[in-house]
Amino acid sequence: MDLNLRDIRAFIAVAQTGSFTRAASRLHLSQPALTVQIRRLEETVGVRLFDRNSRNVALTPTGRELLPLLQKSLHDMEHVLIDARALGDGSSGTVRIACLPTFAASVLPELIQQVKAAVPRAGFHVRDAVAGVVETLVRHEEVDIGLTGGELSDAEIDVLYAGADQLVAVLPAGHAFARRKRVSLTDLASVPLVLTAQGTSVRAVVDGAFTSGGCAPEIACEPTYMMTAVAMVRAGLGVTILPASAREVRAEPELRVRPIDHDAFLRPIALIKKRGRTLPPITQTFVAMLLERLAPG
Amino acid sequence: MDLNLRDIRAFIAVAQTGSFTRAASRLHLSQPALTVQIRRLEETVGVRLFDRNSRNVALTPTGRELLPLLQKSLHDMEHVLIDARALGDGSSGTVRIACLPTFAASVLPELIQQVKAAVPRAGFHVRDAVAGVVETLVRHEEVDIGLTGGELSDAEIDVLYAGADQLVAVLPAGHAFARRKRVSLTDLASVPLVLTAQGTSVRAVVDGAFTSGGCAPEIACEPTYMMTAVAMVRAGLGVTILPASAREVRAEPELRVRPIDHDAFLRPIALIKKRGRTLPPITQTFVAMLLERLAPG
DNA sequence: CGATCTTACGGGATTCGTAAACATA
DNA sequence: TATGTTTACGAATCCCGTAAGATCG
Repeated sequence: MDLNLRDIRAFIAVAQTGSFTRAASRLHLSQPALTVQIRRLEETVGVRLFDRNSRNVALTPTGRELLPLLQKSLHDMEHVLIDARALGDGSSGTVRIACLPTFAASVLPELIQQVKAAVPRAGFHVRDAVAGVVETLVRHEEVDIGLTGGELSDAEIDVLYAGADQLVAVLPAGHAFARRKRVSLTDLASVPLVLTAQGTSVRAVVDGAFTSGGCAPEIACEPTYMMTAVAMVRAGLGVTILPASAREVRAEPELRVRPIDHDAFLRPIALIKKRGRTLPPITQTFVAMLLERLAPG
Repeated sequence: MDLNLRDIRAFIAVAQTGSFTRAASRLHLSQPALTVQIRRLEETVGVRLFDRNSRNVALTPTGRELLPLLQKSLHDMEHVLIDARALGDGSSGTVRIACLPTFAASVLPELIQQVKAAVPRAGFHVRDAVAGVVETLVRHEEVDIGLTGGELSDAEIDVLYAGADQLVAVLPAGHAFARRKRVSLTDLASVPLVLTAQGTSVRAVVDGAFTSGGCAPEIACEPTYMMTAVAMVRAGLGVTILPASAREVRAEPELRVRPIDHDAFLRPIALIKKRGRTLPPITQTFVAMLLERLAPG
């Protein structure tokens, strides 16, 4: 009673070749086996599909009517299978990722280009969000992986990679710190600072470092976006503290970047996924290439 | 390597119920068998479709992407099967028939109404043509059955029914013959006749009858269409000879119909199909109902 | 009589169900 | 521990190929 794709393929082959023998050889099948398949199909459908004698094979009117319908159905089905196989071997698919704006503007675009060059049919769905939101998106499975900051140990989250991003001081070319190789915590406590808003992972690290160091920063400005912070620094409003990878400070001739001489100025970063969830093959290769960048070798 | 509809149904059932056990009972299958089906499907596609542990079953991103595609393909395929079954049991389909204009305007419309009442989803493809063309259409399989006139014995044609149509004289109410019950061959030879054109089956019979009777008709007019012949008769141009079933003469108060007292004035009619061709089930029931009318009992 | 479809039958692969093992909340 | 999935295995079924039979041109 169950319709079988093989029987449909047999029907189409016989209809196209007009012969059981030729169709059988096309299907790499013995001719009697083909007879049985056609008969079975005719029985399940309850209608004679071919008028045949030992000399000629011809579609019945019903068969002629059914042929294009079955051809289309079979074609669609096979196309879905091809699509599915492409998803399965990672030659197509969509990488769904949430990441911090810093990465969304720095490593991620370059990596996407790299992946697209290797896998032309790869698609991307990128969300940029602050650390807490990234984690939520992963937990709710709105994305498959997240590149986020902050330490997290959650039973529902797998950490595929944990590392840290060096924080650096960003200052105008004419600033007093520009003549030094490095700056210290007390240096930073002595000048006005432009710090990103509460709730960002960078701000959490900076606040923690000052607290444990026993001193308080002088906050000149609390912008939400890094781009704003950079503009404020360029305008001489103060010094800001950003991840070394921040795209915003590159190719800015009026700015200087100096490492901070303090162990606490490391922003932890993590590549995460939901525990127990299989990543799509395309995403697995994406992760592999991302890890190659984050931790080469 | 062959995609199986059963596995697709299994995939959809598990995706919808979120449980192997519930899906198995819906599919009337043991639960282990379902596990095997899903694993087989995952192997043929080459991708994990469900993330599952002993407690939870959830679609992978790839599975979620594939689900609607496979649902649609399966639905289409099953719909085609339903259509095919409907064709197979005669509850739908198209009756392709060619017939003489006489029948196309008389028995056929009534029969079509009758069949449509019995089989609402029946469709019709009707060609009206003179006898020779009807036979050609059947031979070329442009129609499945033909209702035609004339005797034919052809190896390629099966005669499903053979009968004859009485020919009658049609004349104006004021004509001299109107006072008689019947007319004879010599009567017809004595008055101007309106005869349908050469090539029609009626004309062939009339010509044959006059020839064998040893007399010649006086032809006043040779219209192609019966409707024209009737109009000519109504105008007093002469008497015409038509099949008794001709629709054109019914409900014409100014005309009279008289039987012709001569055995040769019978037009043979035949219901034919191409030899070796199976008729669609809907057409078989149509034929049965037609025969019931042509030869009741 | 020759080419082609159909039927018959034995072997092999597929698939099912039962039972036991395994895993996780 | 209890629920639910996976593994193992024997039995039934399905399906193919070979060989013999039937049929039409």
